[in-house]
Amino acid sequence: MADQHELRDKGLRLTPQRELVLSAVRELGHATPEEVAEKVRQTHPGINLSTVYRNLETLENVGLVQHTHLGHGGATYHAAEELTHLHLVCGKCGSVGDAPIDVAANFVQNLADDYGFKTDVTHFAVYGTCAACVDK
Amino acid sequence: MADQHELRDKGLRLTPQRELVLSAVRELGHATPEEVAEKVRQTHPGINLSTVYRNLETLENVGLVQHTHLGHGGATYHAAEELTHLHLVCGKCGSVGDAPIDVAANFVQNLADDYGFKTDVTHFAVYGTCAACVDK
DNA sequence: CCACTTCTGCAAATCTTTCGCAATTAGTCA
DNA sequence: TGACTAATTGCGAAAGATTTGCAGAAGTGG
Repeated sequence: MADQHELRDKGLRLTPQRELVLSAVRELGHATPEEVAEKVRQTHPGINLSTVYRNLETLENVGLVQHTHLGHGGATYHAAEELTHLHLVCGKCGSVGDAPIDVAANFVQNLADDYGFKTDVTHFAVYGTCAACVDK
Repeated sequence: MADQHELRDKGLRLTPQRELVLSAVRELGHATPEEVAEKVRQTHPGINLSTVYRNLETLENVGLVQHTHLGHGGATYHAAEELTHLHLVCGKCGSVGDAPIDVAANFVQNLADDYGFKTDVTHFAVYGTCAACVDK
C-alpha cells in the first residue's frame, strides 16, 4: 500500500512490473539492470529487460532510485533513500566498499567554496586500491 | 625524436599510428577513443578504430596515458603527465570542469586514515552541478 | 463498463568495445 | 642491405549493453 501511494503520488501507473523493479532495487542495495531483472524474475518470470530499463529510468526521473557509475560501462542502481554512502571501488580486486558520506564533507565544501560546484557525492564512485590490496 | 625514445624505452614499437594516437591524446587533453580516432585521421585517414583502442590500451599499460570515467559509458583518455586535475562533471549541462587535485587532499587523507583506501584521485569524475547551473 | 493513455513484450536497431586472422611492418642481426 | 621473427595493423565479425518502434495489454478516471 505504501508502495502504491508512493508510485501514484508521482503520477505513475501502478503496474506489477514497476512495483517489482522498485522493490528489487531496494532489496538488492546495489544492482545493475541485469541483476534487477534477475531478481524480478523470481516472482514475475516473464518480465522483459526493456521494461526493467524503462522502469529504472522512470523511477529515477521521479526520484525514487538513482544510479551510480562504478567505473565500467554499466550503471548501478540504488534506492534513493538508501543513498547515504559513497562507493570505494578497488581497481585491483574489483571490490566495492562503502563509506559514509561524511568523509567527503570537507571535500564537498572545498568544491563549493572554490568553484561554486555543488557535488552530488552519492553519484560518483571513488577509485583506488582497497586496504587488502594495498597490503599485498 | 623525443617521442621515439619514450615509446621505445617502454619496449614498444614505433609505428606511425602509435605516435599519432599518443600525440592526439596530448593535444586533445580530454578525449574519447572516437575523438582520438578522428584527430588521428587528420593526418592518417586510414587508421582503424580497433587500432586506436589497442594503442590506447597499450599506452595505458606503459603509463603514458590514463583513462577516466566521466559518467556515461565511454572512457576518456588523458596524457599521463597532464593528470594533475580532477574532473567536475555537471549533470545539468554536461560540462566538464577541472580542479587541482589539492582540493581533494583532505578527502584522500580521510579515506586513507579511516579505511586504508588508497585513492586514485585522477581516475574518478566528480558529479554534481556546476556554478552556472546552480545559479539558474 | 468505456474511452483514453500509459505500459509491456518482442524484435530489431544502435553503439561501443573486443576478437580472430591474414597481411604488413618495425626491429634485430648477420 | 637482406632476411627473419614478433609485434602491429586493417577488416570484418562478434559480443555486450542499452534503446527504439510497434502493436497489443492493462491501469485509470469518469
